[in-house]
Amino acid sequence: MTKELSKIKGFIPCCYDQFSQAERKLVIDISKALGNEARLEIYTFLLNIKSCYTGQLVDHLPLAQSTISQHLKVLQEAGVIIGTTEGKSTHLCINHENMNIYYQLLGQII
Amino acid sequence: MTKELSKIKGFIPCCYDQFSQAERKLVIDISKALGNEARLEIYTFLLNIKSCYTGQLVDHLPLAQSTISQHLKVLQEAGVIIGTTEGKSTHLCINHENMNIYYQLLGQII
DNA sequence: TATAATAATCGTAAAAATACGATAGGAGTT
DNA sequence: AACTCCTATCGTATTTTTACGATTATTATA
Repeated sequence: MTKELSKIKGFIPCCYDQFSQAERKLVIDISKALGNEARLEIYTFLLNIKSCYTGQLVDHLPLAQSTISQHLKVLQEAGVIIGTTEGKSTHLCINHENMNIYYQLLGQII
Repeated sequence: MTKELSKIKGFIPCCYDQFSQAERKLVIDISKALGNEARLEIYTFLLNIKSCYTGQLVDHLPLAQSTISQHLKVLQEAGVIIGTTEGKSTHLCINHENMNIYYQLLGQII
């Protein structure tokens, strides 16, 4: 879809009943972020080892460093993970607060 | 990603610890299906009115009939909804059984 | 200061997703 | 049988996603 539905005249999404615009965006963004093999792998890897540096993911995954960096950006922008610069490396961990919100919102529509 | 990670030599996904191949596919497919504005809208619409026919969605959404049909196919193939042919129309409802499995699997990684 | 290490970003190619109109097919109706 | 209704599918254009190598930027080290 080129334009967002919400911007199309006359469109009144029924899920306004349940979600605010922001909540809906959160659900869509995080779902999209997790709906990819490499990113789900990054997520579960991170979950298992609690936290890590980008380099560890580059070692773990059969993907180029630039590709992994791109996936990390998607995960961060969706609010799935948090990246913190520590010296010359980046420390990564799961954004548990956001993931809990996501899970709670999803619970409303299951 | 062109090839699936699991098919790449030397790749050992850490989430094998938690999920079977099938479970992982379910999580990815349903996440991907819900990670789209139009499809989330279809899903929540369906949730609110319990069930409907395709035509109601075509009336509700500002998208072409063919586009909606395509989205419905994605939702069905992901196991999010169930479509049943009834005469000349298609009856749609949520695949609650699958969605519960999805939510339960997701709960393991939140 | 030069060098090495780490990760982000740029440019780009290829694949997948998304959208549409047109058409096809099957079920009901006249 | 001809026609209408409803939905799926086809063909295709456009956009987005995904992947890579090369480069850049920043920090740490020699």
